[in-house]
Amino acid sequence: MCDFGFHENQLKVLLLKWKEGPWCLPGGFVKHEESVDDSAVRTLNERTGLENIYLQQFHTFGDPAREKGKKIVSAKSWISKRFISIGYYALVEFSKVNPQPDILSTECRWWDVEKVPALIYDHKQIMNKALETLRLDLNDHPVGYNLLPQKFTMPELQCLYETILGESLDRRNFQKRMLGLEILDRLKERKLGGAHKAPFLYRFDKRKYQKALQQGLKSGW
Amino acid sequence: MCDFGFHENQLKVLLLKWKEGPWCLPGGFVKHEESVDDSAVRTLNERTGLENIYLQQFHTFGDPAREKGKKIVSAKSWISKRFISIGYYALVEFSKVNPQPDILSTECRWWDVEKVPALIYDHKQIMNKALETLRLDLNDHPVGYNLLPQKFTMPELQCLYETILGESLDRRNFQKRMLGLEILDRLKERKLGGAHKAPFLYRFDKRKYQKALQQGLKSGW
DNA sequence: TCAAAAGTGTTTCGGATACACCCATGA
DNA sequence: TCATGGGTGTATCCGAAACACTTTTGA
Repeated sequence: MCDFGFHENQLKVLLLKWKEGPWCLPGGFVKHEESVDDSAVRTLNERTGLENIYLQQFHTFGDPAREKGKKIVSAKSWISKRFISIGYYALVEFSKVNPQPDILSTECRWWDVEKVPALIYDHKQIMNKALETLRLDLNDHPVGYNLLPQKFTMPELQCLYETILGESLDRRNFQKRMLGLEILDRLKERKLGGAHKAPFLYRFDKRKYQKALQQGLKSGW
Repeated sequence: MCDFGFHENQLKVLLLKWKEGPWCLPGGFVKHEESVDDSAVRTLNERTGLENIYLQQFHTFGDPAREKGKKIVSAKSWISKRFISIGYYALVEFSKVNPQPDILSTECRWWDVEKVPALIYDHKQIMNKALETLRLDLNDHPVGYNLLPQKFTMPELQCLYETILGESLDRRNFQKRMLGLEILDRLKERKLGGAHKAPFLYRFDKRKYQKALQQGLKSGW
């Protein structure tokens, strides 16, 4: 599971630390009577307290060799068995998350995507695949509802896109495209406190946003 | 597993028939020391005799409820347990396939995608998801190497695309785009025996084709 | 000699990109 | 008053889509 958040103009990912061990992506086990999707929702909720989050399955990893070095526990332990990981990524509102370590781990916290430490097994590759999928999904799905606070400015939204894509975008063209999606409401307020001209605040039209999420966007973004 | 073939201008899918039961998508079990990808390759090979096939993982299905009606065997049988299916689709050359039923089934044959019968459990949805993924992959990956004979004409290639996409395309624009990909070699021969002007034969430049498969295509197709 | 299929080139249009000017604010 | 960031409008370009004419072939 790859939980992405956005804070201080940086894309963040939530990592767990094994007791005495390295960092890893959070995970969980699918219960016997539980659907895989439900399991993802449940473990995300246990870890962050959040509900109704955008969760996207992106790939299933099932090479036994990927767990090489798995000698942390004795060979007799159930945990030494072979696992298959079904990768999901989540987009969550950073400020609403209260990271909770699970039973197996001692620490749970956000890391800057650019600065994640060495991860266990193939978790780095899993994270990269999640990022890659997120970037592709950006082509035909709106992003932001789950990553930004309710009210936000156009430059903030642009920064989010630039951070995910890893490239800078033209300010004016970006605004045109975003408004063209017709999923944003411009509020009458402006964001005060900045050092310069006060930018407008926007918020997503939840209904239109959800519709766009499901149907996909006709033209990119 | 969803094996697609192309024959007589129709997209085909390979189905198995349970003993005394309904039709279903072919599948297999992942061995303990085997990677999930290898398992897909192995079962495809056992079923069709083919190697080096384009195989693409598209989604993992894990809702226990999807197997409702699973009362074909006694509740004590291992097969009555809960399964998770990792979906792969394959593109294979129709004429090279010699369909082999597996141990659990009595029949294995091609069906026209438009005319598949009722399938077991959620296999119809799985097939639809495979088709949907194939259509999307068409946007940035070349298709045809594994679905057409070595030598083929431009109208045949176009027909393949039209069949997968379910819409008709402009003959002239299609040719321009295809040649623009620079993965086709035009042969000096023409296809004879037709009732009209003899079309050129083409074949894929295997190296360039593979490169395009891995890197993706810059502009659509 | 005619209908049907195939080969090739030109025009047109729309969305994306590049770009310029004015406004508001705090230092 | 000026540097910085924000709001808006216009020109341009390129690739996709639309489209027309000629050639070949068997009937």
